[in-house]
Amino acid sequence: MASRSSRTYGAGAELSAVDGLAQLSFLIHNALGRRAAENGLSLIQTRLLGVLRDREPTMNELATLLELDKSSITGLIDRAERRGLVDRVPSTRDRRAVLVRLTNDGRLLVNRAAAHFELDVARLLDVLSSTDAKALSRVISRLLVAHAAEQGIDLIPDRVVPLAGRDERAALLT
Amino acid sequence: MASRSSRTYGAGAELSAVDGLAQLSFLIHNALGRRAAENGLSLIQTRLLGVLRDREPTMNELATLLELDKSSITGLIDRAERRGLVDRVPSTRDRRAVLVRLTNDGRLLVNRAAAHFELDVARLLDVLSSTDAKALSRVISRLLVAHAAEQGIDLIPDRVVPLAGRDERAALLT
DNA sequence: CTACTTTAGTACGTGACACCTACTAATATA
DNA sequence: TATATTAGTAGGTGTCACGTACTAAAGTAG
Repeated sequence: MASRSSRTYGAGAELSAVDGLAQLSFLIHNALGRRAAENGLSLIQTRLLGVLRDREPTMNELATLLELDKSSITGLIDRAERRGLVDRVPSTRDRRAVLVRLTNDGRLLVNRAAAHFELDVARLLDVLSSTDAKALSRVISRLLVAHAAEQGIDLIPDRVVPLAGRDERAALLT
Repeated sequence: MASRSSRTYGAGAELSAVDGLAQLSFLIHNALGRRAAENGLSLIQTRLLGVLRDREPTMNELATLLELDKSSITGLIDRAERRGLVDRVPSTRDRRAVLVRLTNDGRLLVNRAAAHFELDVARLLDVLSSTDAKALSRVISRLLVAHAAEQGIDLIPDRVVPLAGRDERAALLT
């Protein structure tokens, strides 16, 4: 993943920001995918369940949240529902709409996968000094917050009514 | 992507390392996927072509590099070869093996997608101060290098003979 | 209150992926 | 030389993502 022809990778080598971010992204993605697979989930399903940990969105809102076509959501929810991980609940406010809700089984599963994933991240950060780890968290936070603000509602869909008291940590996979 | 029910996102909010890394990873992944799609490529194909920018690996080495089953590589290369992006070249050292080589078309395409992606990263980093951006690059580099070293050859396959003089920057998508 | 338009969701067909299990051919090893 | 290992492919299955076409419900214009 980190090889380069015209450069060696001694302890002092430094990757460009582009390379570093791309490789880091694959690393995290693979870790997440591996944990998902260990729990019998695909990555997108894990992300779906993660999103549902603190929301009860309509199919359409899910499409927005996951950046997928609404027709993709139908199949995704079909499979998750067939496995008893989510429920389809008819909306009372709009009889066209369908709300998607995590079942207890689904919640257990996503919590387990998330806990495993947290171990991966902890192990990954373990190679860093405490100072570096803190700096990484801090700078990434700044980046994400600034980016979210720049995109407006894109990353923080506050029109989706949050459900209070569902889970302590919920943003993990959204 | 960055919403949370029980917490607000004021300018001072800080995400946990886990949340931050997961969200950052999705952000980068989506940017890469979007640029890939703009150039008529899937994300995995882009990654494949990126890997091939400075290597001429066997099918089997590709499976290791991309962390895919070797049977998945067959189809991946089939489709890329059908589109004229890569060539299958019989190996002279091992008559069982097949080397995969980027065609000129493939190189043009991946270079274009990579250039676009670099713009995304640059724009993303633009919200950071120069100090923060440098810190981010540095810490991510340390993390990846340490992780690669920990995994042994996993991330730095030096048994793959590098091809000199192919491209200046090549590690982007590996 | 009727027509028209928009919106939510599904059904269906297509293609890309990714895996597993054979299987063939070539290589390595006993 | 006989056996085991390795490289790659073929074929089957399931997931996922998209586009198009369709139904039902809501919203809007007159």
